[in-house]
Amino acid sequence: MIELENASLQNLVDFLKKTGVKITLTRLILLKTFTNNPDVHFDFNSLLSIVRKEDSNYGIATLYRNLDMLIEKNIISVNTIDNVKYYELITPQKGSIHIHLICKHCKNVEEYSGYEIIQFLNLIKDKYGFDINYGSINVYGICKKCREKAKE
Amino acid sequence: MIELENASLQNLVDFLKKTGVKITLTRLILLKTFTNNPDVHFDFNSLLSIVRKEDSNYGIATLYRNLDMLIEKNIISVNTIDNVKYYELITPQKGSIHIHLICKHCKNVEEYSGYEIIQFLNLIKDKYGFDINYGSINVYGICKKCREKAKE
DNA sequence: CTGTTTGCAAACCTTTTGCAGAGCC
DNA sequence: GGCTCTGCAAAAGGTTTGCAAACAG
Repeated sequence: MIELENASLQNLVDFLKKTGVKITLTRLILLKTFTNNPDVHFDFNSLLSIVRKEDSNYGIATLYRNLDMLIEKNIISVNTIDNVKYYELITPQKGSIHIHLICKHCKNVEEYSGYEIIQFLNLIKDKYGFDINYGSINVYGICKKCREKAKE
Repeated sequence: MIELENASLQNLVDFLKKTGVKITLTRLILLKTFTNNPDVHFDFNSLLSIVRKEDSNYGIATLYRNLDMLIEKNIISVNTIDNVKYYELITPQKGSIHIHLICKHCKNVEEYSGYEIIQFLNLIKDKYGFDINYGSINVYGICKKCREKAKE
């Protein structure tokens, strides 16, 4: 699992410095975007427009490169839903693993994390000797609301 | 869950006909590729070279279009691992949900399905009232072999 | 016979790369 | 001061689209 106890901006900055990454303006802006929104998963264009509010010259290539770096460092994760990539902060609170319940009908994505997932993954770990670092669970189906609407 | 009891070629053909899809040569070749390899997940280029062994003019656009159609009909699923899309047959045996254990080190992908997953998902279903149709569970980490090698 | 499907090539969109200049430590 | 990081523009990939011909039912 991730080495960080706390995904606060300061911790992340310290962690990156320790591993030899230079803390530049573009990287600070990006880190701030994630730590201010620990439960949001952003697609690329949303991220771009957010970071450009703070630095209107923020380049596309730079954003891609910084995202890759954060993924490499296990600070954020990517998850592809319906052909769109979503980036989000990995936090110990979320156990670095959580479920996305994706409603095929209303396209809404609910996030859920809880001890059942940890339990379940420990089972997999024990059975397969697989040392889990990060996981993404995407479940496609129909959500409660849509099912109830369909009955009417 | 999927309406088909059995993902045999004949059943799939009948199912598609019923829903108004014309059974063409390119579609038969693609269906055969999946039903002959129910446990394989193919990337696009592997699929293309396989189907072109039977029809050397099989077009790229046609393959994309046919894959989209099969996804739409819930016959196959896509799963993105490390930026590559993998297509595979959905079978009731697999419970339409299984786990991919992806080793970051050797890049090997182990597939695993079992009652624990069904159990786990039923839990989610009950707790959230979410009607599950298809799910993909990707777990990134280090596999047993690589961990043992690292110790040496 | 009619509407759908196909292959081709061009268009598209997302992501990556090369490079000269700017910035961190 | 040295080496990394950045923005730009061009290139590269992967996927989609428009069209005329071929084909399924």
